[in-house]
Amino acid sequence: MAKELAKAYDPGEFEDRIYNFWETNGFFHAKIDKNKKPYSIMMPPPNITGQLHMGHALDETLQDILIRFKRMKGYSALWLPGTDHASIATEAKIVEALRKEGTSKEELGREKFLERAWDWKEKYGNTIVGQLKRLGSSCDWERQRFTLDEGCSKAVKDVFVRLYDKGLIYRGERIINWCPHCRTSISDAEVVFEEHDGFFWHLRYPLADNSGYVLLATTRPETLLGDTAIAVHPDDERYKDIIGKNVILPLVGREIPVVADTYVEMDFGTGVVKITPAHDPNDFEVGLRHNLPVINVMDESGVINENGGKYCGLDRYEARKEIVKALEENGFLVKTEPIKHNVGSCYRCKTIVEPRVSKQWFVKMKPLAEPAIECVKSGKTKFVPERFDKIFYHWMENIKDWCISRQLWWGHRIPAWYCDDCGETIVAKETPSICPKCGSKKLTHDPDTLDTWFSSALWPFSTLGWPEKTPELEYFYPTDTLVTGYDIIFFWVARMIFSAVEQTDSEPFKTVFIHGIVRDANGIKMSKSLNNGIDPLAVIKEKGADALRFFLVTGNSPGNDMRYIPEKVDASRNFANKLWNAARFIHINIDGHNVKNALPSKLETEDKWIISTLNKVAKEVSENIEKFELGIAVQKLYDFIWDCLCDWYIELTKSRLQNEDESAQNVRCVLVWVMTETLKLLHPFMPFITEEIWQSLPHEGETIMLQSYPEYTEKNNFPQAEKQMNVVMDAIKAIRNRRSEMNVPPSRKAKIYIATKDIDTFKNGSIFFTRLAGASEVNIAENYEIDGAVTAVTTDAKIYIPMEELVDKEAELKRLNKELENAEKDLQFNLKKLNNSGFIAKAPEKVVADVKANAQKFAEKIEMIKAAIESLK
RNA sequence: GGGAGCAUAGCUCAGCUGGGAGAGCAUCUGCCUUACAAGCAGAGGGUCACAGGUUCGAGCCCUGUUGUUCCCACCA
Repeated sequence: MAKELAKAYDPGEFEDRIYNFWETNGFFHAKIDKNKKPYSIMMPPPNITGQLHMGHALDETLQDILIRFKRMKGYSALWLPGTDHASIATEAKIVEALRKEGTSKEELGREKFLERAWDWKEKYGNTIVGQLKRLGSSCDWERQRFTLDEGCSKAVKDVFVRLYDKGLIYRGERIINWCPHCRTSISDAEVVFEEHDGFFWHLRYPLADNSGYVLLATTRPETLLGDTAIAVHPDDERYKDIIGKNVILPLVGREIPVVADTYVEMDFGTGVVKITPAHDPNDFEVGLRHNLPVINVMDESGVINENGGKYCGLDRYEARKEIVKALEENGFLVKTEPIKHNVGSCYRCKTIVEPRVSKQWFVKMKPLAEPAIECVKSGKTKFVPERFDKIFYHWMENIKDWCISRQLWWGHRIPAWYCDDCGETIVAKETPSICPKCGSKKLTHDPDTLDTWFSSALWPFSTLGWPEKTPELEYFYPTDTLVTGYDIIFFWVARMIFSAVEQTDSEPFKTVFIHGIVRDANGIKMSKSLNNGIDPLAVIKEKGADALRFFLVTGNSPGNDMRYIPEKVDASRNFANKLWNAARFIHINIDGHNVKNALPSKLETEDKWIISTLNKVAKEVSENIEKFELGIAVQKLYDFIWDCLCDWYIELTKSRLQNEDESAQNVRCVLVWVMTETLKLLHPFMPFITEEIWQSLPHEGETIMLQSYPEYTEKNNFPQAEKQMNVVMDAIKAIRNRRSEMNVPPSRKAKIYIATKDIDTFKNGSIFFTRLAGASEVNIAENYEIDGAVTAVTTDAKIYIPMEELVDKEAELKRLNKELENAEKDLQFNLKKLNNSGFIAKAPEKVVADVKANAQKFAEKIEMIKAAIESLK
């Protein structure tokens, strides 16, 4: 039944094989099972344009750990995967490909373009899926979804129509962020602001009545082509008498009014602002208040249009140069001042965004924001770590309407039609055939598509069949945990929350588990342009997926960034290797011995110790995972496996394994059992190696991933054995320490004499001193009087190692006195507390008892050291 | 302008509800002790940024300061 375990740890040899084994057996599939509790995670859908990067690797690893854990805990655990059509990103790639072929999307036409896009999606859209598998992601591929598939599209239309009918979606001529490169509108969230070097051009606008001129400054002189007013503060004494007058727009010659508006800050610059309603969001508002005309002076590529007069046809920055030149030549330019200012650019292509008035579709946000805020305030949805709820609230409370229409073809087409005859707008799930108002059959479908995030906002429920009341929706929704980076809270998390609350009257998920980003070794964000990215697949190939996964959770805490440090991945790989070799040790000792994977009835102290320790670890690891403290959980497993199991327990078993008796057979069983339980505990973190080893050991069942996760049980709790082993291990450490200090090679064995009150404990463990502390003979009694011996003192024993030739009496005395000093300090520290009446009165009982016990221990230790000093003299 | 994070060993970071500070790597010493040299045994190394406060007790809680990173806003 058990498979053989290879000699050397070579993850490349088995990781793919194991993944195929899991997948072909359907172990990832989550069934609707009324006898089980559901647990669900919706995978943040990676873009179909995407390649797996370290950020994904982290995100997927965290999800896989949670889902594997819950699955083993007995939940019907659904991890639903999928991909996002990523409208802008994908369209840009295809447009670029067409450009290289010497054609364009306009030339191709909409229909052909979409065919092309779907072909592209079929060809490349699943690249990332294959990459996710390399990581070990245990998602339910049978339920894989795509934001543009039939079901999601249906949900999108449904939501659009619902919101429109409720008056929460409207179409209007508004100022929006326009990307001249992508040639589409983008939402506020898609604009990133960065500080740029720029100029402040101080200009003079002559008053129309020839009574002088007004000074103002601008960073964007080309927009003056669209100026329709200048504004001053109503209380500004300096400009009281020009309010209502007209000024002549330089170069253009148009007469525009001076308006008064409190938006203007008197203290800033000259206190006068030029107003360009078509190309500045604030100016747009001012324009509305004063009924100013809106003159759009740029086309969709950022080129000055016919409203720009002789500048028509110039790119906005060429126009800027020309206009500055002309202003200077005509005496309008007073001075040019270099400044740093923030400029917004498109988050996809980095092109500087042009605010522009155009007709777009919007979601009215205020009515949606309030219930979403309540959803988090009431605790229905919790952020981990908690501090992210503040960020969420702040964004939600200050949110503006969401521009959702995009002048793109790849995406969900807006379900709106316009009557060519009467202009009526028809919003419907199905294509209408006639205008309900005038009966005309000439209807034009809105050419625009929806923001990608409009469909991903519905992901938690659209993937389960909503708006149909499917059994899946009934069973798995609301989902349990959303795992994502803090960089995507606004784009996605917030929108999922308000969409779910509005559409399903429920929170989309109970917990949002937030992680940070993976930076390079120098703490710099990984990016294509810096070429400092680390390819997770290359790491997997070289060091194994388990090592990468383990690295990604080790020393990481929720919400915090981390760095990719190659040496740390090596450390994780070494850990896997350590585990592998421990398994090999077990094999060497059990193969051919017909060992059962069950604890024997007779357990030695060291057996009880490892079982009891493991029992505690199981309890704590579960608790840590439940609290999303994965870094802590993994650290405990690491320490248990390396220190307790490998460095101590396996060493402790070696003497017993030399014999062919019942004790040897018993210890074989304990080894197998402990290893198996350990593998289960580690499985969510390192799925491949744990499966490979588990398969090689005596086991029942098909796969480790469907075994139940170890739980704390009182019958495996052996506090007495733990205490006894700790006493013995302390003594062994003390002896090793003394030998090392005196440069005694391990080959040089020596008799030891242990003076202790706890004779039984030491008798029980005496064999370990032979193997682990270089003892040739172990003597135990309450007291010894030995001259010329090296001594090691613990809180429980005084150990003599007669090695007269090595003893430098002087040095030994010095060392003992030093140790005495330390022990006295320790005693004082504890006594000080005990003498503090506040401490006795207010500290918890257990703490007081511990301090008392410590004081006692140190007092005894002092006595033993003193005796050692005496005997040396 | 508003908000948040971080500051702990040489480096990178943990430290869960407050009970005398930990890991990995690096450094030093000794070991091929037949699972593992990707290893074993040992050692050195920290006024937990600074200043106050709360508490019997503070790396942890509160206030302030400094440094640093990020997010939001976008005064033309």
